[in-house]
Order: sequence, then C-alpha cells, then structure tokens
Amino acid sequence: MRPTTKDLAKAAGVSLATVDRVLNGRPGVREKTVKAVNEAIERIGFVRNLSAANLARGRRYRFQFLLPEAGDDFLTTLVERIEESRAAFLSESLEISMRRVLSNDPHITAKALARVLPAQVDGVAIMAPESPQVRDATTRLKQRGVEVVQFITGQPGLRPLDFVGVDNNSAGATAGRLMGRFLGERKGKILVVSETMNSLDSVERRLGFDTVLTADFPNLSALPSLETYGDRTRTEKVIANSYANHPDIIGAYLMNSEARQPLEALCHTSDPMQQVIIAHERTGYTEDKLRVGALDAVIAQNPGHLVRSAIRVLKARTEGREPLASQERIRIEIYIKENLGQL
Amino acid sequence: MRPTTKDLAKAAGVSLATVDRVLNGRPGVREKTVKAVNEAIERIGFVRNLSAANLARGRRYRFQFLLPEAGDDFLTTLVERIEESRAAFLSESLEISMRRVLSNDPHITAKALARVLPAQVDGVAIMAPESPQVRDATTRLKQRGVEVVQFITGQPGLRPLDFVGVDNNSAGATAGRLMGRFLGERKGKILVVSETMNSLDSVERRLGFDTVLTADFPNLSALPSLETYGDRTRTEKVIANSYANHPDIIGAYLMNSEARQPLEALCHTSDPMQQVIIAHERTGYTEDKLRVGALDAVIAQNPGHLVRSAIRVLKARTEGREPLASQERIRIEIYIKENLGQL
DNA sequence: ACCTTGATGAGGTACGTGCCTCAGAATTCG
DNA sequence: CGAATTCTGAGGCACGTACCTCATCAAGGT
Repeated sequence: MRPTTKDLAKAAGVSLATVDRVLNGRPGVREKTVKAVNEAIERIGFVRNLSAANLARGRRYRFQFLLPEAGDDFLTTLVERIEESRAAFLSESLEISMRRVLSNDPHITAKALARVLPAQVDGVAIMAPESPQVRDATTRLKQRGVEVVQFITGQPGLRPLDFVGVDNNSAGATAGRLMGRFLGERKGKILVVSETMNSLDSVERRLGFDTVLTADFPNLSALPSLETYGDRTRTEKVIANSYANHPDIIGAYLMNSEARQPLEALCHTSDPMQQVIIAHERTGYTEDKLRVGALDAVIAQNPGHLVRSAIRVLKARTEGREPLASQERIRIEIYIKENLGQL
Repeated sequence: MRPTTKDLAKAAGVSLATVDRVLNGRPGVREKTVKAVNEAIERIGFVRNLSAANLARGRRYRFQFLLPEAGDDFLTTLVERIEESRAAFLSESLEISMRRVLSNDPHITAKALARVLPAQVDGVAIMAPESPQVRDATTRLKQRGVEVVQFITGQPGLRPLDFVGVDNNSAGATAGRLMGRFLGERKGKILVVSETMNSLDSVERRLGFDTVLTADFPNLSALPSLETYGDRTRTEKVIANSYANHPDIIGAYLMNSEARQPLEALCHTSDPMQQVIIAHERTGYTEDKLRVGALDAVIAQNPGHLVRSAIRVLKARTEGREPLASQERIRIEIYIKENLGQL
C-alpha cells in the first residue's frame, strides 16, 4: 500500500494539519518542523495523490485559446486538436475553450484581449503576431490576474512571458540545411515565399535559412522574400514574375503555414519535380504533395503537442508552479515521403 | 458547475445505483433504463470524473518493462524515461517497474517470461527479438492473465498482440531516401552495418532501405549487411575489410541502435566527412556526431513516447478497453544538426 | 504576570465516484 | 394466483486530500 498523508503525519510525528500546511506551502509551521516532515516524505516514500488532491480542492481551471479568424489548413488541424483536448482534459478538471477573434490588425486583437475577463477565464493562449498594442493588452491582461502564454507565434525569451512553439530560427535553418543537401552540387537561386515579413516568425525563419545557406552552400542564393499577404491573385502574380525574372530558380522555401496557394501558383509557372521545394506544417495537403513528390520535405510542429503544452504551462502558472521548460520544448519535425506513417 | 452522478440520476429519473450500473456496464439494468440514462448523459453533458473514479476504485495497476541486459546508449535513455514515468504515473495509480533480464538467447528470455507472476504484475512490455520460444512463453503469459505488449522490437500486426514501436520498414525507407537525396548525383557503394540480421527489425529496415535505393537511386548500390554481433574487435575488422575491398564507398547506414562502435571503427579507416552517414536513435553520442558533422542524419523514435505509449496500451488492455491505435502510432523522427534543439 | 502571537494538534466536512447491502417493486414462471 | 426471479432504489462507507474551526501551548513583549 502506498503511504497516505495519515502515514506521513505519523512518521513525521506531527498532525495531519501540519502535514497539510507543509505540503501546500502554507504558513504557520516552524522551519524545523518543515524539515522533519520533508525528511519523513523521503523516508517513507510518500507520493501525493494528485487525483485526490484535485478532487478535494474541487478547482476547475478555465483556459482559452485565442486564434486568428483566418483559417489555413494548419489552423484547422490546430482547432481539431483543441477540440480533442477539450474532451480529454475535462476529466482533469480543466475546461478548455476556444475563440477565433484575432485578426491581423493589432488594434482589433488588443480589443479582443481587453474583453477577456478574469472571472470567466484563468488563462489564455494567444496566437497573434507581436505588436506594441498586443504587448500592452497582454500586460494589462496579466495584471488583471489572467495567465498568458504566447502560442506558436511570438518571441521566445524576449519577454517575461511563456512561449509555446518552435524556435523559428532553427526551423528556418533546418529548411536551409535540407535545401542545400537535397540540391547537392546544383547551382542556382532559391525562391522564398512568405505571407508577410512583418511577423517576427517569418523574419526568424528567413534568418535561420539564410545563415545556413550562406555558410555552407555558396552554390545557392536565396531571392528576397516574396510576400503574398494571403491573397491568391497576388500570390500568382509575384511568383510568376519571379520565375520570369530568374530562369535559374532550382528550389523554393514556402515559409508560412499555408502552403497551398504558393505551391499551386508555383506549379502554374514551373515544374515542381525539377526543383527542391520545402514547406511548413503537416496537413492533408502537404502530405499529399509529399507523397506525389511535389514537395521534398516539410518542416513541422506537432499541433497536438502544441496544444497540450500550452495547457500544461497555463496550468502550472495558475497553480503558481514553474513549468518544466525541458518538457515543453516543441520539436522541429522533418517529414519526407517515407516517414509520414500510414494513412 | 459540472453535472455529477447525482445530477445524472435525477435527470434520468433513476437512482444513483442504476447510474453506476450503467456507467460501468454492470448487469441488472433493463435495456430501456440504460437508454434513458444514456440520453440523460447526452442531455446534461455529463462527463465522468476520472480522478474521483480512480480514487474510489483504489485500483493499482502494476506494469513491468522487461529489457535486455546489454546496454547501448539508446537502452540507457530508455531506462531513464522509464524511471521518469515511474514517478509520473504513480499519481495515476500505476506502478511501473523494470527488469533487465532478457538476453539474446531465446531460451533464457522465455524462462524469464515464465517467471512473471500474475499476482505481482498486471502487464508487461517485452523488448526481445522474435523467436518461437519467446512467442510460446508470451502466449502462456497471456493465458495466465497478464497483458503483454511487444516493445520496440517485434512484428506489428502479425500476431494478435499489441506492438509499440516504429514501422521498421518505413524507418529503413526513410534512411534510404535521405541517403539518396544527400548523395545527389554521386555514384558509389553504401556500407550497411547491423548488429545481427537475425532479428526481424534489421531485416525490415534493410528491406525498406533497399526498396527505396533500387527504385529511385540507381547510382547507389548497397553492400551486403555487415554483422557486428556487438563485438568491438569484430566490428573493427569487418568494417576495415569492407573499405579495403570497396574503395568507392560513399555512404554508410548504421542500422542498429548502437552507433558508437561502428562509427568509431569507420572513422579509423576512412573519413566520415567525405561520406553520408546515417544512424539510428537520438543519444548523446549521435547528437554530438550530428553537431560536428560526422553523422548526416539520425532516424529516431522518441523513448519517452515509446514508454508512455506502452503504458497506455497496457492500461487499456487491463481495463478491457481497445487502445486508440491512431494515438499510439510512434513517429519516425528525422534529426539533422539544425533541429536538435538547444542544450 | 498578563496579553499577543505563532506553532501546532484534533477533528470534522467535502469532493465525485465505486461498490456494497438491503429492501421493495416489477416481471416471469409454473 | 402465488412463488421465484429479476430489476431497481435508498443509503452508506470508502478512497486520499483540502480546508476549515477550535483548542492548546510556548515564547516574547510590555
């Protein structure tokens, strides 16, 4: 039988009340007594029963994901994972909700953040590009007692705010390395397509990509980033232009999570099989394109991990704990045709 | 407030006892009543509180990992993950233990399996190569009421037994594709090193590797698999021989989870930087070698995921549930220098 | 010596569910 | 129709912890 608090109290020679105070870090216990209890914990191998604790506490944490309105394939799978987590975490007394209110306009985003009430939500995971307005709104939100994590997009380490997502610099570098290795000795230009270079994520990916290319692959030169602004017509136009101006393009790096539009545009003016094309995020679309060979590699972050990690971080913060940084590091995944797995 | 069983009983117009019988699929309830309760569950959105249920049930499942004695780096990190899980799952009423008793001799393995007692263990995760003896011992173990999963090594889908690990055919194919792409137009031979080709895993990896190479990279030809039998001297000898006999070796595929010995042997007789070398499993050693460029890519399976997945499967089986196959699929990870992550 | 304060003990209730018993109601069978 | 059988309800204890109140005791200040 596992030792309980009662056993612990007996072993430490104190009462249940004192054990409780020590375990929950409440005041009113002498330093010496605290030490005695902790020693007893070690000695008898006491392990707190979290189920019982949560049950007794009867606390319910309510966390909310704030996502952009616009929806590419990646965002769609992200939403699915959140829905799944909602069900899974319900039995752990966590109520996960989701609101798709954020837009690219920082003012609107800030307004949405201002409407988040501490009475309704204990923590939020925000997926919105960095901007002064959003930063201020976030700070005010924290002051009102709501925990906040930056989700997928944001700047890790720069602010005293948790970040859940990949290191975009490394992600870009990974893409760069694969591009270089896959192209081998071939000489030519690399097309780089982004939705916008106004977001920190894009800048970092680009930086990582360029760093590797210039350091190790002098045979390749990356063109200036094309910005699509998420507009189909514009995408078609700028990509067609690039191929017209640079007949020696031998590869393309599609930086944003929506690969469909740029890849389709690219196919309209050139042959993807003759080039090395690397995109981001694993979706049904990118899987298909990997399988048929139109894409050569996909750099991805696992949506399920992202969601669960954000929830764990929010929970830790709400309970006043420090999240386990090592466990919450999101891996940069590489997919090629062969390791997609069945189905 | 979330509805409880009490609310559910009221909503369904039955007593708590009946609700309990329906929820736990116990007999003694009319079909009509069952339906009424289920409808009420839907209607009021009842979600079972697993914490409370586990607490009340007070059940403890005891699962055991049976691992080989011999210890390469991968096995070491695996052991670490099991230790971690032990602590983490304790609060979920799961007692995880570990025994390192299995050897390469199927008779000894079978004997070890025979010594597993249902009174002491509810389920075991076995990491041992396929063999008739092991198969029989496993079958008898199941008959004695102990749940069994094949762990990392084994044959997925072939037997009515759960398997937790990667699809080795795909893993080999992944290695093959990367080898081919990294080598580009270069012509030459590929060294293939395995601990032994007697295990199904090695055979499958080799098969997947060859399939890709012959289909898509006619410029490359893979040499017959070298078997090291885990012996340092032998490893040095066979590898030196190969390089002597085949001066046109331009790449190497190190198939087993212990990359150190073959890679060191390889470095003694040739320059790893002039070749494309792909190994398996992410360990401190392979990370180092990726960073310095001696390794070009590593195909890996996540030890933490493996352990947790095996535990989840065992738990599901013990409770008479079907494990969620989709969730327990282990990904084939690809690592290069850039996506190793900090640390 | 009196009062305040802090450190504990003792004991209770509550959390939501599992699981048991007992009694009564409904159904089936002879 | 009565007996046997099968359902169902009521109620209670248990699980391990949180959290509350009240009482006690010692140390320190005035």
